[in-house]
Amino acid sequence: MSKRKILVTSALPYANGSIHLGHLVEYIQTDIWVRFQNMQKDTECHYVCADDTHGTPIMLRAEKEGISPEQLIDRVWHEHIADFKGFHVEFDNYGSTNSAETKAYSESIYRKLKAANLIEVRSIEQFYDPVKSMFLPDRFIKGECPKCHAKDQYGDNCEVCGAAYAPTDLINPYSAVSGAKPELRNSDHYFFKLSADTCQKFLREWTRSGSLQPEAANKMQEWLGSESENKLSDWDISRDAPYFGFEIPDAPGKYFYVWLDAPVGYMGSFKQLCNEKGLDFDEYWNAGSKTEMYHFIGKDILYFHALFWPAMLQHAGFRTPTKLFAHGFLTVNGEKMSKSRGTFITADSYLKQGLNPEYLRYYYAAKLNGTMEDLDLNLEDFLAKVNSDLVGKYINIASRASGFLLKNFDGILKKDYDGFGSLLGLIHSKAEEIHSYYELRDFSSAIRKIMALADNVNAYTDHQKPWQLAKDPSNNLQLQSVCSTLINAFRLLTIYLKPILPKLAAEVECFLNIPPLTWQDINSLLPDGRKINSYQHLMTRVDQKQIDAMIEANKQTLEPTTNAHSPARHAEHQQHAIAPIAETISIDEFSKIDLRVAKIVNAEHVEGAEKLLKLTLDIGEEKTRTVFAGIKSAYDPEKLNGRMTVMVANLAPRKMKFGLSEGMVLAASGEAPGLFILSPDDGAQPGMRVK
RNA sequence: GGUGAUAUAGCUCAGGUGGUUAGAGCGCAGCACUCAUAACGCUGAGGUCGGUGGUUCAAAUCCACCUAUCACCA
Repeated sequence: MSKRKILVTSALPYANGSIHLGHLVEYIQTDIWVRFQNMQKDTECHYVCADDTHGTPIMLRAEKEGISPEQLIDRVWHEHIADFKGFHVEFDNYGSTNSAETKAYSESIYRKLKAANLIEVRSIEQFYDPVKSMFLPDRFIKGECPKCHAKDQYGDNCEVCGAAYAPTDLINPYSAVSGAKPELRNSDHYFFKLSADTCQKFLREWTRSGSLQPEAANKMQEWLGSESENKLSDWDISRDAPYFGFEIPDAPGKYFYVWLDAPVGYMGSFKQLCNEKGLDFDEYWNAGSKTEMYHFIGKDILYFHALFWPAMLQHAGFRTPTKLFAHGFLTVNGEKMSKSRGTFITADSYLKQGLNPEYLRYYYAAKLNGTMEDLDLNLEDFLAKVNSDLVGKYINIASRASGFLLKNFDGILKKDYDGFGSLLGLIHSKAEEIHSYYELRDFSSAIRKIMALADNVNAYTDHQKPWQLAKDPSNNLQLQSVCSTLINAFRLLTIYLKPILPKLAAEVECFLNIPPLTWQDINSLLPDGRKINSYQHLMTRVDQKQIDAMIEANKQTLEPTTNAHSPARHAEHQQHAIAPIAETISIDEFSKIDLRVAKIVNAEHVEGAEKLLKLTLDIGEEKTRTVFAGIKSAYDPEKLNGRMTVMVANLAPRKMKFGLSEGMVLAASGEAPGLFILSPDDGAQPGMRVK
């Protein structure tokens, strides 16, 4: 029998911020799966990860802190390692993309792609910050949305109307780094020719080979388009100096885009593990490898992992991933994580509160099902589930049984009369089913099953009434047998829960005086005469106060919210200062804008529009005005009826898909989600001028 | 704007190929127990299965449209 050999990765966290509970969904999910695999005989599963360290945001952040990028990523690396350790996420190797190994594989892949004629140099025109002397990534350019004219929108899409566009479409663009007006400059960029037939053909096949979850495969289909319409375009893999990253071979001043070397970090990190443990790198990475390789990722980075990455590997002569396991995002109390609400919870703050990391592992496991659905951390539910399931049902079993055993029998177990009889046989009989839930990453089904078994054990206890048996010494044999059955049941359940609760399982092993439990141990029971150690309560309940304190500690009302969702991956997505104040204007220029108090006489949904509400405004004219406002996300039309607000009355009418918009309603918005229309103080009348 | 996913009891979720009074856990109410960090057991109340229309003898389950939430559009 040959061993099943598996290489598993989690996505690389960006070395620009702290690990938070959103990140942990993925690391905990992966860690559980890896621990499960390693409990199997004949399975060898390696788990590697690394910090993703390159790109403009890291460079700028280090500069801001007055340190070198290397110093920054070294510090963050240590923080990340500590956070993961705190949650019992156990990598076999945790590296950095800024390593000799990653550099070597990046270069070698690049050279092979070049040799295969898949690299092309093209001149592109791009915004350049003349003050900082650097080209600006899209997210570092802001300006007015060309579509809805909202101010201070990013260079890739508008957060107000949702339009997507190129940074060059922005009106009055400015650099988010220096505030300077960017200029267009030409520069040579290196492209990976994803549009080449060979890539397209390969990806079309790979998509259908079962490497993706069905939802993800659908998404791929969308990206690829039909056979006739090749939707793939070439991928820009270079960035100009100054850039923190690896210089492209034979291309001075050109660097690999961070997303080129990020996944290569999986190889780099694994190579380090090979060096340390004497594993054969090629056995895992050569084309045609018999080993399995899985990438756990968030659905936000499916694009990179399902298109670029396999295409790169394939054409550089490496194996492609066996499967991608994409998961959804984390919400807290049903909403996006929010700094102002205190639900942007860092790993560190959770641990500092003294909350047991295994609570969170258990809760996530209870919710994870192997699909791309989002997962909600409902704090009330968290408290209830942990307290009733873990402490009330599972831990309670050991607690109920051990007292009698220790007091009456010196902790000595009596072998259960009928071995795998009704109760233990029932628990044992679910092994295969639970095994397959774990394998399919349907941890929630596994837990449902395990907790149903714990219910059976507690009901059994209630039936046997050991506390009554204990009253009459003539029942001693039965009492000892019942309690021994309970301890055995507890041991079996612990095997099932071990991938999720590794530390607790270790304590149980200590309590029961046994070597580390493996999956196979489900087929055996504790031998007659085994002595258990004195019982100390294995897990305490969560206190609401701890949760409240954690939320309080995470409330940051002043700091702008970064990307609200979990991963905030590399994509140069973060780090924008508050938008600089716009250019000075004269009073004359200002008075060109005719602002009027308007009464919303009617507000309604617009059929087919995702972001617009249709407002009917009274500004004292004979006829009311119709204005389409992109505020649907923030306002229920019914609540707007009769409300006073402020509109731009002399804005040129604009024809929209749903009709003519005769003006614009003013609304405030910032980095944080939310949109707020203005209201005049009481007494203002429709038509009054605002100046 | 396009595409995809989701919408089932107060909360978190199950509900292959449509078929008797729609399920679980938690929470809640009542009863009971007292071994267990008030945990455990029994009983019960709670749902027009997001909305509207359609297909069908029959729909939470299929179709269309709508609404809401989330994501992706490099």
